[in-house]
Amino acid sequence: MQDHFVHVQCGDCPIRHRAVCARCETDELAQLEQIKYYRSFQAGQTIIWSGDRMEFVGSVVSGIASLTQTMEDGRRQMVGLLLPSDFVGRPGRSTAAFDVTATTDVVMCCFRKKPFETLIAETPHIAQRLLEMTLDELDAAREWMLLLGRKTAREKIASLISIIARREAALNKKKATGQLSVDLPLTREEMADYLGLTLETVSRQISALKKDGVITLEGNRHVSIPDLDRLLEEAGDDTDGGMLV
Amino acid sequence: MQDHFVHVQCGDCPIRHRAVCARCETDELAQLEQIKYYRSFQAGQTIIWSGDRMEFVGSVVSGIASLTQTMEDGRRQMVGLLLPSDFVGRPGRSTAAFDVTATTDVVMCCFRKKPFETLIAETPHIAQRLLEMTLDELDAAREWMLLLGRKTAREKIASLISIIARREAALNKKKATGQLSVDLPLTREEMADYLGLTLETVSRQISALKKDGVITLEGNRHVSIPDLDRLLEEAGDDTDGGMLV
DNA sequence: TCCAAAGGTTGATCTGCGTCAAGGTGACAT
DNA sequence: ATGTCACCTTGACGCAGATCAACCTTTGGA
Repeated sequence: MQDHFVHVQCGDCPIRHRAVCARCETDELAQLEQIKYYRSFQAGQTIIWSGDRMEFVGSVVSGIASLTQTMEDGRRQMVGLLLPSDFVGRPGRSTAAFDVTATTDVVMCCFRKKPFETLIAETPHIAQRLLEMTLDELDAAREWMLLLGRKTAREKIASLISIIARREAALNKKKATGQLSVDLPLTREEMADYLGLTLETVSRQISALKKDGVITLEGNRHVSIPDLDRLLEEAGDDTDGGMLV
Repeated sequence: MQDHFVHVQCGDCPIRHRAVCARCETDELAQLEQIKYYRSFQAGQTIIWSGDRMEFVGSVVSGIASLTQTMEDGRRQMVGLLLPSDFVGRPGRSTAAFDVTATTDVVMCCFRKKPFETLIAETPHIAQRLLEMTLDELDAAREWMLLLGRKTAREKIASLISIIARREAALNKKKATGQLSVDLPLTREEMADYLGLTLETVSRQISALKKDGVITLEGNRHVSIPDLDRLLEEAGDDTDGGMLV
């Protein structure tokens, strides 16, 4: 039953959307095509402000966006990291609950909300697929809560690197090609917002992991991982499978 | 469209399940009735272990259960608090990702997983309703992440009290009956696990809020709130609406 | 009636991370 | 070449909350 819902190519999108059903592909795709459009955002640009009216839902085609919350005094916490193929927005709610910001240049494939809602009401498979994706995100959020509530700064950094490595591997379908390495798509400050730390602590802990031979750095952003097991041990992860979003 | 999905009474359950559709009530309810059964758990008993095979999904009828994660060295983080009418389990996954524990005595109304999955595949409204509930939970998890990552101990305690007050109010449909008061359904240690603190810090901060007149205590567990706005200010909440789960 | 266990409070001390501050590096425009 | 800006690193210091420890209260069982 689950295999029924697979990724399908959406017209001229460079990616495969995840919310459509393979069997019913032609019909649904035709309808999706009619209501979709593209929007581009520059790095740093805000895609949606918390509290704003959301007139669309959509998925990230390229680039990286982040969901953040900010308190009045300026304290910020990232609560979601959106990579290509991730879905944004929620059917059945008219205003956004969080800020969505383009971390790098971003292209999104959008669907106007009304027609999309009609579509999911008429096409049960899409609702089911969305449910599945949302449950995955919820699990990831809960792993993240363990990280925020109980892990040390060093463990947080090691976790972040292994999360990004895992997601990148999943996206590129690479099998361990000898030396494992990752490009961090975030500034130190953004990592700090992700991890509930300050940017100084992030910088210090990355230096410490480097000094201890857990990682090596080329430039500020490119990380090589000589021993993945060692990194996972530093991350304090037992549940190896989680944290996919 | 949304109003279409309302709570309906499920046979002899004392509560209204939230995952069924009013219009189609008779059909779907008949099917739900056929596959449901009840289970009781004592306070402290584990309902499901993380990694275990889950043979059912269901909702809490009475009592309080919690979702927790534990690291090998014993550090624990609560990642979900299940009050009556909350849903447990996920269609499309065979093993549990987190420990589910009965915090008080708990009665659950369960559905065997296979028939339930068949049911949601055939009854689109249930999938849509589950999607809506899951999105609410995701929003709540993200509010919780802000709490864990950026709030001070004092703000965390104030937030917890206001969250419980709000949920209790929502459940009982009470309008501000003069003096607002709440029973904390958790021990100090459980609150600590919820908030990413130690039980000593929880105890100290509750004492501090009491000393400063933000709350008053009767016994260890019963809290009165003389001024809700004051409490919300202490909690650092701007987004007054969130944190419903 | 007394004991034990669970839950809670409070004090003293320690420490990981935040805060403040100074300086380094590379990209880019003028 | 030089200034500027964004980003990063490192050091010194302080503090919020963890840790360790003592003691209180309530409950229930022998």
